[in-house]
Amino acid sequence: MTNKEYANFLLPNVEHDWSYYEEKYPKRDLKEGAIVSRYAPSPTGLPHIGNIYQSFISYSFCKQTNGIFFLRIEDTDGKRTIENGIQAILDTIKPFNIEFNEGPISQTEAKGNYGPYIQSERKDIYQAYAKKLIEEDKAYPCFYTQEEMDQIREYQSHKKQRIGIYKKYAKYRDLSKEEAIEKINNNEKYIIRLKSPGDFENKVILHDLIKGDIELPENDIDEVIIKSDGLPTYAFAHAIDDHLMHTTHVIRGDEWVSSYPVHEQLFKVLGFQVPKYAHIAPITVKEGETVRKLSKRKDPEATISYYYEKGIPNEVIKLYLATIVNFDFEEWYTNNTDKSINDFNFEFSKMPIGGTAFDLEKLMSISRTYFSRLKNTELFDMLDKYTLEYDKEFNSIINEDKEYSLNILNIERDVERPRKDIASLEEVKKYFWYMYPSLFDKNTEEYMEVKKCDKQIVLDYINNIYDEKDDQETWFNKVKEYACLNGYTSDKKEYKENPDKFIGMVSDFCALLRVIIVKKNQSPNIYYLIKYLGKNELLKRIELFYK
RNA sequence: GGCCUGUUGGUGAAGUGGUCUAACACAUUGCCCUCUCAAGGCAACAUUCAUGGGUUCAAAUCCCAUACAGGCUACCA
Repeated sequence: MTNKEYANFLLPNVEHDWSYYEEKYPKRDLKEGAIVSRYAPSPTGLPHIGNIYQSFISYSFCKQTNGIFFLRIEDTDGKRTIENGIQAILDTIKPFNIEFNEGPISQTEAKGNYGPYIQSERKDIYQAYAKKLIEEDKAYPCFYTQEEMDQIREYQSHKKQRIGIYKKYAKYRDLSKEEAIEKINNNEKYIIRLKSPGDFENKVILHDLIKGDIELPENDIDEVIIKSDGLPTYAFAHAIDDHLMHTTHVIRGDEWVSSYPVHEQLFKVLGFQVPKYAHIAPITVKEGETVRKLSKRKDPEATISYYYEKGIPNEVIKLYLATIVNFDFEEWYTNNTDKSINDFNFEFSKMPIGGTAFDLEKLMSISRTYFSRLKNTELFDMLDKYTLEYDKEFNSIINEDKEYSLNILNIERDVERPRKDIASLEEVKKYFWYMYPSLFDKNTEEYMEVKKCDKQIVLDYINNIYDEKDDQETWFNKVKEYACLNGYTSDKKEYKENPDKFIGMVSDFCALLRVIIVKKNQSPNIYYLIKYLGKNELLKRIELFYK
């Protein structure tokens, strides 16, 4: 029996020869320096911040070099795959404006000439290459049962040896074809293992784009390449897919660093060019003394829905992630307010080597800056969409008089240094509820402590002094003058010397007006509050306050 | 057990042998500005870079050891 016949016997019903695929997926016609990379998740659930981080990084590098960014679904572990997992990935990633040039576009459809992009649909391709290795005597069937494997592992760990199938443990490595055929005819189950040409004493160097050179022992373990279900293991699929899809840069989590020797060996054994590697350190969370990866289950702020519910835009999340990706992004962004994230040139060498702790406070600070830069119309549109989903009552209130709402949102916004108090759409109501009489009437909060004066003084101010046509300066001068005539002073020194002679400072009069209007001692400039609320509403609130 | 990686303030982090009594940002505190708050401006906050040795005229930066933390060590990705 020839090697070719043997390969056919071990992996029957494979339609094409490996060379067919080499022709089918020609080299990509791209400019020098263009990065071809991918986001390659397992469809095991909703992507979270860490997944967005990874895809954002890969996307950015491809985009800025006019390369190709594609999505590949790694579903060779059937047990973990969930229903509609692909759609969940697509639906989560897309709103971040992270776009794939190729890959699945729905649960069932895909675009691009290098597909299929779902590993479970590529079984034939992997087997074609596995047959190539068998023909070349670089792979072999292995007949260990699960129990035998467990015994070997137990023995090795007991003897403090490296765990795996190598040297004397590779019992089936040199089995003759005839013996193997006999076993198979006896119905013995088998998998395909690589006949590793490596030597553990030798070193291989991973030239990692982020972490620098890392020296690792060469792989000498006969790794499984085709599992008993006929599907490939991660390493084998990785080598074949990234070769056939012409990936130039493998950008992935750094938990893969130590399996690099296996991957490199596979590329070489298959006669493929080894791509460049960039291993990303994870986003972490500190839990007491220990550090762990950000987790969907343990950290609510890791899920994307957390931000949707609060009304924190995807753009803000991306801005925060960008500050992690390259430390100098933040400074660049504050100095280039007219530019967008995509204009920044990210570099691998500026990425963090160790893990980065997730900092929600920092993210919120970025969010405040983000909201402060929006135009009132933009904010309104976002708020409209947000409240339609999460606060229908507030949604109808802000839409009752859109012009009015726009005016309110514009208070101290359309200026050189806008206010920075809104960190999320959820907070808008908290900052502006008192500007809507219907919400004010319903509000049951207590008034905050404030120095009071006679009710009549306040009423007279509104009725006789206040003029809605005044600009801010005139308005304040009048307030000052009126207050001073009615028991207040603008002279700090004088007030300190004779505090009993006055009701308070002019600022106390303003504070009183503020509390009457908003119940709290914090709000934007009261000039605008009075102007938009109008005299009548104010008189109403004065009555309420002195009741 | 073996192999790999990391360890700079309350936090993220810059730093690759002298300009480091350590940039920048978030947080905190104080002052100024302001009707108040927010913003903004100014200032304070590590004499020290996990610990211990070594190399050097000189070390956060190079070397060694130790400790701690993380990753990998599957027919999981």
